Amino acid sequence: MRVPIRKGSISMDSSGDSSRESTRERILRKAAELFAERGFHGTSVARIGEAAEVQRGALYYHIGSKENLLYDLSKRHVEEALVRGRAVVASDLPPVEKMRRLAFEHLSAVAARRAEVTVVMREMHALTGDRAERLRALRDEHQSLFKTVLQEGVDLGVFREADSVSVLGILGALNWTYVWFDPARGLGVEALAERLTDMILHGQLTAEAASTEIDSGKPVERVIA
Amino acid sequence: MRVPIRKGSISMDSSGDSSRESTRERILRKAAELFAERGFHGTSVARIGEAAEVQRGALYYHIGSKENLLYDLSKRHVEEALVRGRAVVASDLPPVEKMRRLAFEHLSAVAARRAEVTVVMREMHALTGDRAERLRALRDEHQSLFKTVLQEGVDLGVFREADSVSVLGILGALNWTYVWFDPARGLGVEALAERLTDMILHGQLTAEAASTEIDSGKPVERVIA
DNA sequence: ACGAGTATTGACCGATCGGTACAACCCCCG
DNA sequence: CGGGGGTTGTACCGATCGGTCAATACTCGT
Repeated sequence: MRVPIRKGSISMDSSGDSSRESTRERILRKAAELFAERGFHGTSVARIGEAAEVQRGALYYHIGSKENLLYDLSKRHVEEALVRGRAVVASDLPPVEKMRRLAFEHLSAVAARRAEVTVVMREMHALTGDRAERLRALRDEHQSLFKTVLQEGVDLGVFREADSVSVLGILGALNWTYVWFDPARGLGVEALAERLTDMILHGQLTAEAASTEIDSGKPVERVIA
Repeated sequence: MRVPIRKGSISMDSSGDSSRESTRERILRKAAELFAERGFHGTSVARIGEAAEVQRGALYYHIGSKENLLYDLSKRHVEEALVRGRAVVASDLPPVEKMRRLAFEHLSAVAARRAEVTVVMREMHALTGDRAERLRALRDEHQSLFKTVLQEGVDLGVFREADSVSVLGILGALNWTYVWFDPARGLGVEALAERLTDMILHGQLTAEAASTEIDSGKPVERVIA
């Protein structure tokens, strides 16, 4: 298979004077929208070309293959999230604040790049072989950031646990926002990040209910009801 | 379009002496597995027939159309979850306990019917028209159960909030388990339901950290670090 | 002006897609 | 025994699928 030279790389979309996005950029963007809307297998390359206003031949010149398009698309997005997340973890903020920032970054991505987020969450499993492995590795690395922050908190005595259940529970609450979060109505990115972080940190119990239950198994109900 | 008589309905899989599953049952089961594995659009009806050991003609006699197969499959699963959830909410248990049971039902479904859960979470958007609307309505009704329980807790002074952010945050943590929960290794259904409920109720902060932060904005870090 | 990449075109490929038509089957009730 | 409903196999349909190719246009620095 001949692979044409593609300039895939993260964060080089603004090369000085770029006022017009490149053809490749446009293809990635439109493909993300279509994949998010109709799924990877539910979207034909013909339709992608149509949306990006490129003929099929030219399309393949840029993307190599349909699966490669999905891969490039997803990889770029996850890598950016990873870079931003790493910066948060590397900062000298206290763990609680790091968690807040991680949530904020997450919500920002959902708000600004809804299509890409949806594709990564929902269509990643359509990748095969090396591409699937590589993307999974990136995702795992991103998830491990949460574990790191959690562990920092445990070491400082602020957080209760840093096992994978905690990590995945938190990630679930955050990831799921791609399904329902609408930044245009209801809470904005900052406010929602604040609320979700608050939920994650404090849980659902009121102060009184929590103080009666904490460190005592589970007799909450007996006290209240 | 002629619609053959299909006996779709919930919870009638054990009709007294049923030791062998019906052809339709087998098709639904195999289709769920394939849809979960390769996605709705990524699975051909030919392959479904192959897996269910039924030729295409016979297959279409039972399912009507491919999309209808996805619909029947999903509907049945969501309806069962709804019935079980309603029973929990209708019980006279206290809110905290209801929440625990809802989580347990959820995890049980993920453990016992992984394929169906995955399909509902990931492929529901492949439905169109009436079928999409009807399934969405069922799902919304199921989600509203959580809101009900949360509100009961707020009324009793046990829970802090019952808005949609709380509901969707909790649902996110629970729903996301379909991605990572493996009942065969690590925690079992009961233990995981316990842990997740605990997370949802208490959050991540330790008792000390929480008591210094609750009702005081967000100066936690200043106290600890 | 020219030649070397870079980018694009449109026709074409075999394979597979979801769906249909219909004859033949099986099996139970009369 | 016979017939009829529920069920199945086979052959077939037009449309679309992802992907390829050689020829052509564009756009530079020299």
